[in-house]
Amino acid sequence: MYERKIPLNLNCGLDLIGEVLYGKWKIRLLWFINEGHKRPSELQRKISDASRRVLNMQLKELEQHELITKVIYAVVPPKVEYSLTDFGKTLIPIIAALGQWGDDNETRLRSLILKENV
Amino acid sequence: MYERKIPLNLNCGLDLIGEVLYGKWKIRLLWFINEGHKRPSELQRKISDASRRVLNMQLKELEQHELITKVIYAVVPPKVEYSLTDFGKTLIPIIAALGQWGDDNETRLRSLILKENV
DNA sequence: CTGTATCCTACGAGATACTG
DNA sequence: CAGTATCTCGTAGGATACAG
Repeated sequence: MYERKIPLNLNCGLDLIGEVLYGKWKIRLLWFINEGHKRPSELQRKISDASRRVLNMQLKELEQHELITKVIYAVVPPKVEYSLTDFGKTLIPIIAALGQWGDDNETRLRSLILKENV
Repeated sequence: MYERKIPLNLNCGLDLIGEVLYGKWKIRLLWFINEGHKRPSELQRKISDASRRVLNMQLKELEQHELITKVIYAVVPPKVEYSLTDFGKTLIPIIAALGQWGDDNETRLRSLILKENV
């Protein structure tokens, strides 16, 4: 993907998961795929701030990390679908917990974050 | 902190928590502080790859987000201690889950990650 | 509907050196 | 021991345009 010039150190589980989830949209991609939005165009619509290029890049990384699989249908027009692997599914509860925490503290977080961006 | 030129959008809980945890060392900082390593020099030793400057920046953000508090003791030599707020403590179970997942899949992750950095 | 190639910029983060 | 200032750079990710 990229040639790292900064060495990566993988001491603990936190480092490892950090490596796999690193990327602005990865968590959301996993989440939406889990919800059943499997096609690139759907994902793009859901995450409209990201460009197709970046989405594809991060999807490819998720694939390499064996969290999702990609199926290409030989039809016209082209059709592609992503799915979570069993391995990827084990991440869903954790992502759910993250989202839950954010939802639970929405008001507080919103004001804290906005306060800092004056 | 910085003047954002890229707009931030906070649609869901996932966005919100992402904003708060964004920063290369934040999760680890929270983790180590929770473990009882409260002083800057200790944290620096634990996270020896990060420079003091970056550590301080991220600690300050965590403070602004009310996840930690900072106590400065008026002694010589200077002494500073960070602690989790009650709010910050609510994140610990989630961070623990993240680390656990990483530990559980250590071998697999390690090979996946290394494979990609050839 | 897909994907990739090119170009470009914001910004997170490192290094160093200095003050209290 | 603690903190901040300055300078610098790598790179993730945005924009656009084209190709299967």
